[in-house]
Amino acid sequence: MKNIKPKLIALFKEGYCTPQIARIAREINEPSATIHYNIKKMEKEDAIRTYKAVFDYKKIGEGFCVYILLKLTAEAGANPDMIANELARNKAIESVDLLAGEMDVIMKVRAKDQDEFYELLRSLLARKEIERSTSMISLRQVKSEFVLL
Amino acid sequence: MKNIKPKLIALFKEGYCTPQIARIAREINEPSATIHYNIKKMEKEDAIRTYKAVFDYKKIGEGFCVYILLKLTAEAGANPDMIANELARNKAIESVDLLAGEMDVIMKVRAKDQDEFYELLRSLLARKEIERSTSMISLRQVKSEFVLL
DNA sequence: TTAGATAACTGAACATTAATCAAATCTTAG
DNA sequence: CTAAGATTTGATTAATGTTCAGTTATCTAA
Repeated sequence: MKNIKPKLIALFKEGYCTPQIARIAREINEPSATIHYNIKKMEKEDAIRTYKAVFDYKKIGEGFCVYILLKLTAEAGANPDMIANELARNKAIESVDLLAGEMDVIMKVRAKDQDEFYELLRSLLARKEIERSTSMISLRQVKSEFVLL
Repeated sequence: MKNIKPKLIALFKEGYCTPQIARIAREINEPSATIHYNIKKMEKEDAIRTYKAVFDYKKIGEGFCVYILLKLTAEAGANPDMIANELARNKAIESVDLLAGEMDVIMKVRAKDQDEFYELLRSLLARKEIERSTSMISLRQVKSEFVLL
């Protein structure tokens, strides 16, 4: 047994998919060469970043989902981009945004369960630039990445 | 001019993409029939929900991104699923989660600009089940849908 | 308004890829 | 050990994406 599944999950999280030109052409009743032309144009303009899979995260062992708000120290808060970029590299983090208002950063993280989340949180909050944080645990994911679950 | 672009955006937000089996096979050095078998298995198990595009949302006129927290009334809070499902139907809403703790719902919405967001917010908050809300405006989207921006 | 230039569209030929299938191999439970 | 089921794989077939040249539409400047 080759255990292909985790490799597929890793690849599909960020890409390795492609548009179904023929199906779209049928759906909106246009020639497939026209669809092809328009898609390539959007790709060239960088309006499309990638094509990827959306998972049932429970079924791939990432069912525990939490939103974390961060308040940075005064110094770090003046230049939050660097910290945000470093956080964003973490594979468990689905999204990172810099915020206006009371808190500086919001991120959405996925883990297997509470225990795995706790370890993740500990490692994330180990940075000295973080003054405090609040976690909001998702009890039910109704929609994610524009897809109803 | 046929204005295909908005149709493509609508289709790509939720699907109309497919895995690149041959490319994955090359990447991880396995026969493409094996990759095909494993992907179909994951699809059958419903571990994969869909294949979709990720956009540079600024470039498709959805650059204004906000997280909204909702506190429901006591009655509605006892059964928040129905309200969450209704909210999730809105095309401008990227994600909806039910929360543990102080607030009941968090959602991520995308609009063209502040004006469009204001109209959206007004329509969303018109529901009598919502006791109060807080909006957190994203100043910079560092990562979204597992994709670095 | 018009001519020229550029962008968008499209059918047809071609290249690549996905899907299928049958045989071989591996895994598991009794 | 053995039988049943799951996984892997090469080879064939079906379907799809890509290219290109010719057409049509749109835009720009005189």
